[in-house]
Amino acid sequence: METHPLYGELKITRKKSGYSRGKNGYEHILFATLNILIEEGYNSISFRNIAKACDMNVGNVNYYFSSKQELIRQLLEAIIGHYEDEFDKSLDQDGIAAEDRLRAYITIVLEDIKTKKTTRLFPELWVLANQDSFVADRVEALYRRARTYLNKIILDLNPDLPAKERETLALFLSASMEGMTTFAGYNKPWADHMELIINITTKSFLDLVKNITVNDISALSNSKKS
Amino acid sequence: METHPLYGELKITRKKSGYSRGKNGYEHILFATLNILIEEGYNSISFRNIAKACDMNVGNVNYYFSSKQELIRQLLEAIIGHYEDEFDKSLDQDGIAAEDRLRAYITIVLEDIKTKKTTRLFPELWVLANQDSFVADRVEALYRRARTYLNKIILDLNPDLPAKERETLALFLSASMEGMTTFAGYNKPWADHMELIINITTKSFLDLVKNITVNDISALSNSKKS
DNA sequence: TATTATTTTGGTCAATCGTACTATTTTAAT
DNA sequence: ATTAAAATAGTACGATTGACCAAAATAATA
Repeated sequence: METHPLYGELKITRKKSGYSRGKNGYEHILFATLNILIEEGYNSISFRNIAKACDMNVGNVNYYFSSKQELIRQLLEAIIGHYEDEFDKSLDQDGIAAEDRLRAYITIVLEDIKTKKTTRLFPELWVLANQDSFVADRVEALYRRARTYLNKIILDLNPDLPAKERETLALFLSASMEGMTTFAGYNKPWADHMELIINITTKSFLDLVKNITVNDISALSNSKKS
Repeated sequence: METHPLYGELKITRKKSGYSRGKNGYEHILFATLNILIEEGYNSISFRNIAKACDMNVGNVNYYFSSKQELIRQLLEAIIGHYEDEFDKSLDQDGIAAEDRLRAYITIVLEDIKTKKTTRLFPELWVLANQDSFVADRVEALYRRARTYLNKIILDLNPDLPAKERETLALFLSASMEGMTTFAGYNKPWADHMELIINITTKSFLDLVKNITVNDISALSNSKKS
């Protein structure tokens, strides 16, 4: 299973123990399903498709996952869990200046968006979240964790900003970067301009976070301009 | 057909003429399909689903649209065409200061993102674009048109910014707003904070567009900070 | 009214789907 | 070597899908 092209891209937490052969089969199915999801989209996922990709029988796939919903949920858990782990691993840099942490954050997220996996996967997650509250909750938890880092950075760079405004600003920064996915992601029209986009994002976010005040954005200020 | 809940949300350009009855059937199918797409997602679209929603026979749906691909493409054309028309209608304000045009642009886009239609539709479009180049091209054309307005505004507010940087900045602004869809769209966790998000966006974009220079973001400046 | 074009119906078809079930083979422990 | 558990293969069922087709119903026209 270490030979699978997508090996290392899932956080697999198998509950029941079994033979090593079974462990391989279980993981092989998850990797194959992930691959189909990336290459052909959610609609193309079927037990028979998966079985063919695993050189396995349909009944065997059903032996590991008693229902399609079960398979999809375990796959999404493995996908999102891996993103969370990678995120924590990339961003636990203590003792680094807040400004540099923000620079690193931007680069890590936007470089990741350029990968085929992230470009293809996240729009699928957004669609699934619109129809399945289980997915919606899990995706929301992922983004909430991602924002905790932004909130700390903003707190360091702009201590006077109240909590509500800080958290909404973190949401704005995170959502803003996510928006690049469909424009500058893998094989997208602006993929070649990602370096410039990263520079614009960095310049924009640094100025914004450091200088923004409550008066700039509070609800009262919807009539006057600075 | 004027009684359909989604009446006015599609730009329908029927090619063949026929009896008025046929025109109604044709449009009814498109509106019903749009409704299914919004409420249940692309996966739930089927000839039989549509027929039931139209109180029509399955074969009749197939009579109007000889294939599902044909139906989907005409629907997407009607959807995107309508967005383009609405966009042009909302933003042809001549004689208004560039800064106010940017404010209006932000408000219009982000308020539209709050609607159920846009919140549900665009993630579906992004996914479809990943698998169907016809959809990818059509969606890209829509966004390209949207950026023409941003490019004019940037040109007014920051005449010294070269074309490449200006166009990439327009892309950044547009993508940034699109990113709010899955966070602050209809029924999303941050929907109630959209007013604050609009204020943050306005503050951020105005400062950025007015003050950014080539030196801030050009490829050379990846080692030094201001 | 008779004729023609258009719309609608109802049914059929092969393909695919998720799932359940049994039988067989493989594996690990005794 | 025996045995029980685990894994695999194979098959079959009911449901749904896109699509096709002939007949019937409707509308416009001469």
